Amino acid sequence: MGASKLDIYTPEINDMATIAKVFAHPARVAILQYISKQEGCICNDIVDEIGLSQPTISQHLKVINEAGLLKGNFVGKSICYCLNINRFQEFQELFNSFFNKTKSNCC
Amino acid sequence: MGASKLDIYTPEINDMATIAKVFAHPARVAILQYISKQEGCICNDIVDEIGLSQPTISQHLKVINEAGLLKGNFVGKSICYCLNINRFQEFQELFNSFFNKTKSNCC
DNA sequence: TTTTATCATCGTAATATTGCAATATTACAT
DNA sequence: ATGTAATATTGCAATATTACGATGATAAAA
Repeated sequence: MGASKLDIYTPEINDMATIAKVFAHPARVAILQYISKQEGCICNDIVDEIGLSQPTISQHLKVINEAGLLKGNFVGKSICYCLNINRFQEFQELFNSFFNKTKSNCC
Repeated sequence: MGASKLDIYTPEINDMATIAKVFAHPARVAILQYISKQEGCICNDIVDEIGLSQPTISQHLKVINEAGLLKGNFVGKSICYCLNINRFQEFQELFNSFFNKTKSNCC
């Protein structure tokens, strides 16, 4: 096949995988890191910074946005992309919860 | 294309993405969770538990193993797969470091 | 109004991932 | 040695992802 069998897992497991996917591409990690460094941010800045084409960056931003990690303020013709800190924090807590639950004594 | 341009990112960013990829598939999340629940664990148990074929599970285990997250003790003809807690802890710390660095004031 | 700048979407090619059947390998028991 | 159980590898089909050029949409500027 090629498609993941999502229906055989618990929602928690699927959520974890979905969240991890956001960070599973270096461009998205780089974008998140870059946005966080700026006061505000414009998509074209990201294009210059990362070195991928504008459509590709836009596509990655869409993935990040669909995960709820962005807040976009429209400023004229540009868009000021910002990190949604609350959601980001939520992700961190989910990760830590998973890590802490999974760590256990074994062998 | 279809291939990620790995050479344009810092090693830290690529590492982060590589680690996240391990958790970016629900089967692997489920496998990790299951292994951590057992005292030890045998591949065939995982096959029964998760509901994917033996080759598919074996393939996912390989990905997890290549990330350094497994310790395998051969027990007779079976393999006792165990979580490499140290490495797992290391992953957690890397994630937290990334999250903490990225959280910043914006907009 | 026309131009220009910025960002999104569409279409498409290249590559990666997922999943399984078939087969190979490994280790033990007989 | 032979058989058997457990796991790994291979090969392949289906699907997903990545990347970019071309094209749209929108809003400020000229």
